[in-house]
Parts: sequence; C-alpha cells; structure tokens
Amino acid sequence: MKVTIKDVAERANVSIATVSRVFNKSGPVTDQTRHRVLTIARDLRYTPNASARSLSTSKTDTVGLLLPDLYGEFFSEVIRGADQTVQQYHHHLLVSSSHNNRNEIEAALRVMRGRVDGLVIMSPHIDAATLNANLPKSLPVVLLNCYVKDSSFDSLNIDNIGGAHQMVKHLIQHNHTRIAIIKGTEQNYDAEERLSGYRAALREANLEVSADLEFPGDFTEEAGFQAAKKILVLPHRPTAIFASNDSMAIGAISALRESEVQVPEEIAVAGFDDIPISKYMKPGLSSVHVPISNLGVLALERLFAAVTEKDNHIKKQDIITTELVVRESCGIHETNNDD
Amino acid sequence: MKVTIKDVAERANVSIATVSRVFNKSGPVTDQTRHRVLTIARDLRYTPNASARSLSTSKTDTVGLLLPDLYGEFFSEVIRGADQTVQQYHHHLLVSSSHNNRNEIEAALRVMRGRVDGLVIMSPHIDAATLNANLPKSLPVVLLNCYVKDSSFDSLNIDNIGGAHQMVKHLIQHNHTRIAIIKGTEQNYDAEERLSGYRAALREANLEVSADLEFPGDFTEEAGFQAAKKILVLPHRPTAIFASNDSMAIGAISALRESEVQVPEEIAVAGFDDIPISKYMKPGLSSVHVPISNLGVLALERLFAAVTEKDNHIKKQDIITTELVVRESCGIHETNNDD
DNA sequence: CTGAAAGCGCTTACAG
DNA sequence: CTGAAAGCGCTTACAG
Repeated sequence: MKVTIKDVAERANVSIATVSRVFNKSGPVTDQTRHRVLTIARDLRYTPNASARSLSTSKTDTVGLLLPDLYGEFFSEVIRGADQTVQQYHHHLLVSSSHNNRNEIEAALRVMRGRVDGLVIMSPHIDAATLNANLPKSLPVVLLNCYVKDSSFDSLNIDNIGGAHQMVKHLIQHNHTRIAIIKGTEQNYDAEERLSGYRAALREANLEVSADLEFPGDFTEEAGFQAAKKILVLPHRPTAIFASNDSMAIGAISALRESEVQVPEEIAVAGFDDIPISKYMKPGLSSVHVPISNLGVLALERLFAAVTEKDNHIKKQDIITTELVVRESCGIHETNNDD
Repeated sequence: MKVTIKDVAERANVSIATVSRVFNKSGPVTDQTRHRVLTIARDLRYTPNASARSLSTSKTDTVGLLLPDLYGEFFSEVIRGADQTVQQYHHHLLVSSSHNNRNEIEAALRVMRGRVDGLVIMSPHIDAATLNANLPKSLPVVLLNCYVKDSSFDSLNIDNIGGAHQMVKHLIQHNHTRIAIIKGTEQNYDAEERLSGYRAALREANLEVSADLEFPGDFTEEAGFQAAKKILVLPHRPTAIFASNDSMAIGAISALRESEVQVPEEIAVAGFDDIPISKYMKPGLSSVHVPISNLGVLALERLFAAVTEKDNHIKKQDIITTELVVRESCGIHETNNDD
C-alpha cells in the first residue's frame, strides 16, 4: 500500500541513495536520473516518510507552541503570526494549549520534547526550574510573556507595567482621581504587571491606592460585566474604570449601559490589548495597543535564529513596547496620543 | 548528550526489549524490573524518541488541523475545542492555517501526509478531487464546513442555509420588507449558503430578491463598516440588515452609530455565529448561534472514531443545527425564540 | 518473565 | 556521478 524510497529506487533502476539525493537536493546527480526519479516518484505518489527522516537526521522540522487557555481574538492573532512565520521557514507547528497548572505544563513539556526542534512557551505558570527539569538543555526555547526573568532564556515580554502606567496617567491628567481597576486572572503575569502599572501611576500622582478600587477578574467579558456591576453600587462611585484587558472592558461597558450609566460621560472606561474589535465598539474603546500577531512573528523568528545559530546564539530578553490608543470610551477626544 | 533506550537498558542490566515493554505497558515484566527501569529512566531523564517509535509502529500520535485564514474569536474557539479533544485522546495537534488558494492547500496536504494519523480539514476551497489526489486513501479525514458533498468523506457542516433562513424569516414576520444582506467572502462556502438562506426566506414571503440589497463583505468588521456606509446612502433605505457574520454586524452597527442612525429603531441589525462577544454589545446583537467550540470537539471525535475503527468505520455527513438568538439589535424583544 | 534480532524508511560518509 | 552498507532509536514476533 504505502510507497517507500525503495519502490521508487527499484522502478528507476537506481539505488535508494540516489533517490534520497534527488529529494534532498544534496550531492551530485545527473539531470537525466534526477528527472527519471522525480517522474517515477510523482507517478507513485511518493512522499518521504517524515519519521524515518527525523530519525536519521535528528531534526523534526517542527516547532512547538505552548499556550494557556485560548480565549477571544487574542490567541487567534498570536497563532496566525506564529503559523505564518513557521511556514515561511518551512517548518510545522505543533500547538498545545490550556495548561493551567504546573502538572499539566510539565506533561506538555515532556510530550513536546523529542517532537520539536524548538519551543515557544506562553504560559503564566512557568518557572525556570520547571523548564530546566523537563527540557533538554539543548532545546531552543523562547518565552513569550512569561514570568521568568532569567538571562538563560530568550524572552519576549509585553511592557505591561509601562502600558498600564501610561493609560492610568492619561486618565489622571484629565482630572480623574477615583479610578477603579478590573484585575486579570489571579497569579497571571500580565494581570499582576498591569496592576503594578496602575498602582504606580496612582502613587506618582499622590492618589490613594486602595483595595476598595481593585476588583477581581479573569480576562473574560463576563468578569468585566460582573465587576462593573459591583463598581456601580459603590458608595463613592469612581469616575473611571481601567480594565486589565479589552474583553473585560467590553463586558464592563455592557453592564454600565444596562444600568443606564453613560460611558464616558458618567464613567470613563479603558482597556488593554487593543484587540481588532475594540475600534468598532460604540463608544470606541480606549486601550493600550499590543502588537498581537507580531508577537507570534517575533517569537518564532527568535526561535529560528536560536535553532540555526546553535551554540553561537546569544540570548536576549526583549520588552515589546505598547502604545496608548485614545478613543471615545475614556471621554478624552484628542488627535494626538501624547501622555 | 541525548539518552536512548540503550542507555537505560545498560544501566538497568536488562535488554532494550524489556525497557520498551515497561514504557509501553505491554507484555509481562516483574514489578521489580519495572520499578528499576522506571527509576533509572527518570534519573537519566529518558524520553522515548518519537520518530523512532513512529517509524516502527507507523503511527504518529498526531492529528492535523487545516484551517483557512484565522480571524476573530471564531478560530480560537474551534482550536480550543479541537485541542481539548486531542489531549483527551493523548494525541498531538499539528495546526496549519492561512491556505487561501488551491496550490497552498495542496502543499499543506502533502506536508501533513506522513506526519499525522488523521486530518481535520476546514477549508472553503477544497474539492474531492484535490483531496483524493494529494492524500493516501488510507488516511482518515474529516471535513469541517467544507463545500464537498461526497459520501466518501466524513463531514460536519453548519446549517448555514437553515440558520440564515430562520433569521430572515424572523425579521420578515416582524414587518421588515426591505432587508439588506452583507455577504461573506466571495466563493466561500458559508458565505454562499447564508446568502441562499436569505434569498429563500425572501422568496418564500414573496419579497423581491434584488442585487441592490446584496452588499459584498469578507467577514471582517471593516467590511461590515464599509457595507453599512453604502447602505446608508441608498435612496430607498432598508429597515433591516442581515450580516453574514457577527464581526461584520458589529462593524455595521459601528458605522450606523457614527452616522447617528439608531439601532434597532431606524435600522435593525442581525448577525451569524453568535460569537461570545455579541452578547456584550450594546445593543445586544441578535444572531444565529453556532456551537463553535463544539465544532472542534465533534470533528476530532469523529476523526478518532475513524482512526480507531479503521475499515469498519462508516462515514457520515452531519449537519450541525443552529439556533436563533434574539437580542436587542433586531428590535424585537421576545422571551421565546420561536420563529 | 526476558533477550536476540529483524525491521521500520530514511541519510550519509565511504568507496569506486 | 552512483551504490553498498551502517546507523538513527524504537517495537515486536519468536525463542527460551
């Protein structure tokens, strides 16, 4: 049933070595034999067996992408960017998601090991020790928005603190003094950093940092909706809400409108991520722009650099800068986005 | 550097056959040797080489997922459902996306061939001939929302016609007689079927089917935005817009509000897909609910059935039913969703 | 219960 | 330019 290199070789009256050379464009082969082999291979519908090839070359032509829970537009964008780059480098993409505790991540790491030439990890729960314990030293790894700050790994991190700080500062500059935050998932890296940025901006302006203004969330619309409901019943109502991502901001706006509270007139709302849809909200959602699909591209390019350069590869820890995007939801209509 | 089955065998004073048996839980091994092997394997951080294993078993424990362009929330949901099921069956997921013409798809098919035990294909551009030409007869395939209606393939298709028909009928029953449609991507399967459903409902009600009411789109918010702008300048303005998906409906609503046209009072708007965010729009977006993440689950479950049952597997062509979800954007507030 | 050995389908020095 | 052969790291009948 299945056709192998041997079948092609026999029919073409050459050795399997020659067929191999033709398919790998390696070594010298006459045009004539090359052509004959290629024709017969096509007739027979021969494709080299990937496992056999991997076994002898110890390369898999595959890279892994480890993701947390997939939600919303964000991960579509990341995967799009990643896949695009992987295809460009003629590799394949093994995706594994929804690892939300240490055991699941360790299992995922072990499973990837031996199946991929390199690994991009986007996981809020990972630490350097776990990585070292479960991955061979030789496997190239790029950490995308992980907690790990360790110069022994390549990493790309969104400037969460800076972005949140900028947005909150912007609100303060426009006379908001009581600003609530809807936090991201507990223990999540982005969540904690965005919270830090928020607090830092308040402190800088000598505004009170109070737990009464910090509401739990988990990055979903529903969480934003619930948090806003709680904010609405506060005795001394905030004039602005900073949601730790756009999905929650959208949920929050929905809750406010349901209660007939005007955005931005009565309460200003701002988000984070600048997912594509935010622009089409009414009012348009002010947000902190993250180059999402570019994240996937950058991570994979770094990974391929590591794979190619081997021991000569120099690891870097990069911060991806964000950008303030002011739309209507925060009530401040400006043409230029200065802070 | 890398540790193989041989290293484990030597250190444990057993043959590689025994180590293999321990790792595959096959054949009889004394508890004592099993334990010894396992301990040593852990110390050595041994993981079986996936390629070697695949080569001798001719199984890859990997399934492929072929997707079109990734956009919005839709594909995050599909991938989430797929990955979840794949993990449950202890397999891995090879994802390949953004194949938008025949050549790219053929290349992707060939590349998958030999790397996966089965394949889920979600591609509007595929046809039976291309599949047969590029895939071995023996490879299990499940078509997810593809054009191909061929009993030689397992397939799952969204009831696009029925869903669109139901939504438009609903609008008609509430006295809309001039209903515009924003179409999906040219030549796209979903796009064409939703258009058919729209037309069928109009005809059934003896309403005119006119090209003047059919506007091009490509499933993005931007396309919905642009289409709505065109609709607004129509001499005889429609009272309702049926967008072929939610993203376009959201874009359209954005355009209408920008022009200070009230939704639903002046123009009703409805979408298709019922992506999670639609519920949080203001006004809440009326839509046709598609069980999106379930799509991924169902497709993969069918695939694993095919993989396991081999020649005994009976192919089926299933239609996934949709459900009308009436919210505020279409202006008809009802508790029950009867049509 | 355990081992020796063939075989999976390739690649790649090494000869010629 | 081409071929014979070793080797990649496993699994799996077949013996014992």
